[in-house]
Amino acid sequence: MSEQPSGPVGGRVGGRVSGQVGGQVGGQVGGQVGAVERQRDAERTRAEILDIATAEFADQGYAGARVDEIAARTRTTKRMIYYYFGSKEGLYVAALERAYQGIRSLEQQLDVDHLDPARAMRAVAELTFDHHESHPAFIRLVSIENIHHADHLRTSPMLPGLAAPAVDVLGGILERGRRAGLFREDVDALDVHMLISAFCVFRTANRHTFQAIFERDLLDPARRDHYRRMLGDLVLEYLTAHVGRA
Amino acid sequence: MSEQPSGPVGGRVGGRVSGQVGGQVGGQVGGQVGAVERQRDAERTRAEILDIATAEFADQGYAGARVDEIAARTRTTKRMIYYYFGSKEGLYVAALERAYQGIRSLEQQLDVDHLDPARAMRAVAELTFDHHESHPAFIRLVSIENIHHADHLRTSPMLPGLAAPAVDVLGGILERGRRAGLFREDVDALDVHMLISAFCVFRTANRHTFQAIFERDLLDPARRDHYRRMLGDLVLEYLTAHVGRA
DNA sequence: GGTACAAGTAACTATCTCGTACATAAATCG
DNA sequence: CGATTTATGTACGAGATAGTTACTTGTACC
Repeated sequence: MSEQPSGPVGGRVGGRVSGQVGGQVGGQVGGQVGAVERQRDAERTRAEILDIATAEFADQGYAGARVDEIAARTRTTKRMIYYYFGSKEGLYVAALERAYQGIRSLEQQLDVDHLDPARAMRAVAELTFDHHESHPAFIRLVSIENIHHADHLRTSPMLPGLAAPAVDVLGGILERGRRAGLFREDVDALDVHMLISAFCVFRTANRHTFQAIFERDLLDPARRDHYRRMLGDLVLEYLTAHVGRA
Repeated sequence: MSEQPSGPVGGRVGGRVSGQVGGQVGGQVGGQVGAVERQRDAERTRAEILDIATAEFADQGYAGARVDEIAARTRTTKRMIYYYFGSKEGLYVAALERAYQGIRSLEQQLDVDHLDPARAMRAVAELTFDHHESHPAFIRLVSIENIHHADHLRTSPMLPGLAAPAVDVLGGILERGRRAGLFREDVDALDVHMLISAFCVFRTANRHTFQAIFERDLLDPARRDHYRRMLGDLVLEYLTAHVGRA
């Protein structure tokens, strides 16, 4: 039933958006002096909902997050969440996909062909490190998605595009390094990606229990450079060890 | 009121087992050996609840887990959960603490003093690896606890005892290795522990998203030895690299 | 300026979920 | 053996919570 306002649930807001609204709020003559400043800015409303939802899901888990709470924190209402995203699950998936988009675009823009294999490898490791450092909510969302067996990610249309960037870049570097006789042969690109991710993810995902037990904050800025270098050393020492022998 | 149990005949037969009346048990001589396996066994009931709860929390998250569902999966009832654990939170904390007890006792029983530093280090890494491999629910519970900022762990009376075992063992090995001129100086025991944990935790905690994206199961038994060796190599190559130079 | 429609509001509901009052049966003890 | 303690079961309710609906308000386009 339900006429269902045929809202933009499915995907992006249809081209509509009345792009010419131009400037932000202010400009609008509108005549209404009112502080109402209500405007038709679908994109912005959508983005704001996603921001809050990301934070809320990351902080409370999927089941723990409350739609009412998310709505309350935005400048819009619950009705709009359902208008744009259809359901709590739809909202969660949208937040998750946006998070993955971030790292994907990051990897794609990486160009390390001009660096020698060792430097290139370190560059990839450090770029990953920096991204994780600056996007903690992404890591936390991934943790949550794992708790739910990646069921949502599996049905995402963006899934097929996620693997290539990371693997391609690392695979290329590995290949060059091996040809130069620098890198060991018994690991592939996915193994290296796993290693780098594991190190970076742990700092964020297990920060709290680690700090509670050992009284050391893995994200303390004062220790940041230490860990950054540690990761680079780690990967390189491992890859360049015993080459030709084993 | 209503149906007035009127004897054990009332509801289900299966789990009942109340004394001798329950069909199947009847044969046995009154209250004698065997037969009546589960009458009043507090310890066993408690343990069973904890087992189910651990699995359920690990699988659904704290908020996602349902007390009714946990109760339904045990052979007892929800009333017993509240009888023994007081609340959903109490149950969760009990499960979490029991999980930590496992790894703690493991670390304590480790004796590597008779091994040279390199072998000792590898032994620790592999022991951790094996424990993580065989206790996935523990890792998942820790992930969940991190989502909730380790708030429960922080209030646990067992918290103060969790740090020492891991740090002491690793610290001792590191010290010996340095004296022997084998290990680098710019990392401490906690860093090494972090590295080992990160590697082991990732395989379990991020198994599902990793598999969804890259189509590789990190826990595939066929790859188990590869990762086990990789971890050992990783730690040792890193620790023994550039000693004396850098 | 008028109208179609998007944006926003708020109250509502069906359902779920934690927790508990009440009841009982087995062990323990005097 | 009867009384007390310990353990177990049953039924239900108070409060949340996801999702809906009827309705209002503002905007954009003609």
